[in-house]
Amino acid sequence: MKKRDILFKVYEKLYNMYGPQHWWPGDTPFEVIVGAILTQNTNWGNVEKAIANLKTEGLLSPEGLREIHHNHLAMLIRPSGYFNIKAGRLKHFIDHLFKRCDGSLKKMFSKDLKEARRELLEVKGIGPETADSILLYAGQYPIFVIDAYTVRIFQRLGVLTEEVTYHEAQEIFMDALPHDVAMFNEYHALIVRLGKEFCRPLPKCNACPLREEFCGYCISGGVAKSSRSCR
DNA sequence: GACCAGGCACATC
DNA sequence: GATGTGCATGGT
Repeated sequence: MKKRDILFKVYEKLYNMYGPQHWWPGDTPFEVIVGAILTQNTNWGNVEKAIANLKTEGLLSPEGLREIHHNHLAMLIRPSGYFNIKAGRLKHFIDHLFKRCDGSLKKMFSKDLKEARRELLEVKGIGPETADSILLYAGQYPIFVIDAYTVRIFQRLGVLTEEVTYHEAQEIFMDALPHDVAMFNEYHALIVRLGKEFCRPLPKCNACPLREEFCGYCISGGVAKSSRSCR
């Protein structure tokens, strides 16, 4: 099966299995951005607690996070882990937002995709995945987010190599799929949904729903029913 | 107790 | 440039 066909078929199968995921889980673009930073290498449930703390204190806004002291911010986001690091990262983003866009997300997202992405990547603590999550889910730009699940699943399906870089993986998805915000939104969310359930870092064979159909590869990393071994 | 979670920056070789 | 390590909480 061609890689391009696999990418389409996986999407179709996941959508039929799980339906729309209604991502990103957040009420406003600003909340999406804060969530994107807080969820770095962190379980989403912990992020929700941190965001709830910010909401309770009425600080979930550019102005709120600009005024709050680093230590107070770190305390509030403590449940999301790496709280000192992430407090700094939120502060760096806020500094950038006020310096470059007058504190206005509208202004930030009125730039073209390349420019907005380049500027986000200049912010210390915002790497490619966080930048792309912000662009897609807060800014509604057509860009495909690559995360650990995406890499792991599609390596095990034989679509991505072991050594693939973020940019290369992104190119493969974006060359194959239509540049459609709604589809990119849904596809990434579905990948996370599938990954959480079936695709652990260490092989642990449970009956992953994509085996059989895709050359016998098994995203759980265990041995598929057909004789071909999993990656 | 081990493993894992929707990464990133930095030191070291 | 590639490889390793620190950052940290909370759920299973």
